[in-house]
Amino acid sequence: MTDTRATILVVEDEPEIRRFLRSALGTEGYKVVEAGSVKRGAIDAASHKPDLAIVDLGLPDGEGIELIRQVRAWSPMPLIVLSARAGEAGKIAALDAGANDYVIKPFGIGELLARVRSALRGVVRPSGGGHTLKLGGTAIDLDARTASRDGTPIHLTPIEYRLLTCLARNTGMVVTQGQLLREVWGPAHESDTHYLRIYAKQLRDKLEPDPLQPRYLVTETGIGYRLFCD
Amino acid sequence: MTDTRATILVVEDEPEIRRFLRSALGTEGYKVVEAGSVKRGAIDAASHKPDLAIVDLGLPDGEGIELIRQVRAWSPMPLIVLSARAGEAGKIAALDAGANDYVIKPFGIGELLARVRSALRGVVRPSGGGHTLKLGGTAIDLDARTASRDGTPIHLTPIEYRLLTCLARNTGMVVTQGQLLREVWGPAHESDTHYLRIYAKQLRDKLEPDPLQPRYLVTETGIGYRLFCD
DNA sequence: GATTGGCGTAAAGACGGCGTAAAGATTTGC
DNA sequence: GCAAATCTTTACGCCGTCTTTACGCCAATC
Repeated sequence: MTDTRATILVVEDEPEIRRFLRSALGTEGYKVVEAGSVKRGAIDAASHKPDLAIVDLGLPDGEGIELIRQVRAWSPMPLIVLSARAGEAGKIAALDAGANDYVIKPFGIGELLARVRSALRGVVRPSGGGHTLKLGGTAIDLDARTASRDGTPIHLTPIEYRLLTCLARNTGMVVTQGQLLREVWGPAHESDTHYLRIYAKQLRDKLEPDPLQPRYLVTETGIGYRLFCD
Repeated sequence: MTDTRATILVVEDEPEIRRFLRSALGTEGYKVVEAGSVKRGAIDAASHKPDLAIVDLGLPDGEGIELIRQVRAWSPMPLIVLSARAGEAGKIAALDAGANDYVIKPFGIGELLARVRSALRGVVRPSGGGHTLKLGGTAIDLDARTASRDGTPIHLTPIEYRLLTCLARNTGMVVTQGQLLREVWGPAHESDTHYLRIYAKQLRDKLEPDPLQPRYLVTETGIGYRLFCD
């Protein structure tokens, strides 16, 4: 599990910091991929499948936190957030969205590298299997972000994916409403439980053989939801 | 899991911070184990096998970093370091010794809890073991929040489940009515003992082989109830 | 042997959570 | 800039769960 040639994705718009990171990470032996926006970051994360990503929160085309949610919907890769904001609320939001660490700018490069090493440690490189679910006639590939039913592809919206992966990570176990809301919509919507009901129905309509009698996406009244698979 | 009673080991010598952490982690639903020294910390980590440990660096009988090395030698559990020192060298040393995160005192409790959630996320809890009860033909998995009788699943309502776990935590021992009422319904209903009779019956109907002659959920007249298991 | 308190049992009512639908607001893609 | 897709908001009916209420039983007490 040596990380000699681990690939790291850097999502940062300020050229100066980008150069700084590229040089520092490069001399440490990492392969560096760079992106300057949320959109590019999402694409590069999917295409390069890096072993770790460093994400700035203040990006030109949106909040980095949105990128975190997107990536978390299909990958468990370590995510380190870089931010100029030291406020606690921002930290909590980023961490609950799926970030593994939160570093405040300005940061010491030594510390950042140590946090990278720490995050990379114990990461099992993509071994290939395991990330496909089978629910009766429907199959879901969490890596490729695709789903199909009896061969014909099904389209899932971003939120539907996030909710599904959040449930799929704990197959067979109850995931509480608070957990789901925090991870999918962020801590601010922790009490908007009606979102869950709406998207649970949408997922059931798309995935369940008989949406009126759910077999795979089961609700635990007063607690949360639970996903079964064959 | 997410969210079913993860155990957290707190290694900290200052009583004030300890109390603070115990209360904060407790209300979040975590089970808390405490230690005040490196030596006790190492022992408790080995014996309780917590899902995560929060370690202070300045301990009376040595550096917390030593404890980190010891634990890392045999366990991949998440380790969060607490420290009053903000120096970069210390951070790097702790992280490279095996820590997953480094939080500087004074810290916001919200941030710490978010970092705990983040570290706990994706941790596969050693299932099996002590978190399943066997009552004759019925099996109860406290982690997955499921119960089954001769293979067929049984549905438990939230209150039924809370009552059951409350009893299961003290298997073989009497739990007083006051305790049960306080933990399940809250302190306001401490004298509504008839609730207990109603839900005791419901549990018996669902779990006991012969509900008319309870073998596992036994009432201790005037005191409370007691749960046996095989 | 009557009485009292604690427990078991049953059933009806109240409440809240859940599913469902549809319209409005926002974002995305062309 | 427009159209489509997606997300959010709002509303309502149903059903499960919880609470309330009532009554029968047993054991202990007097």
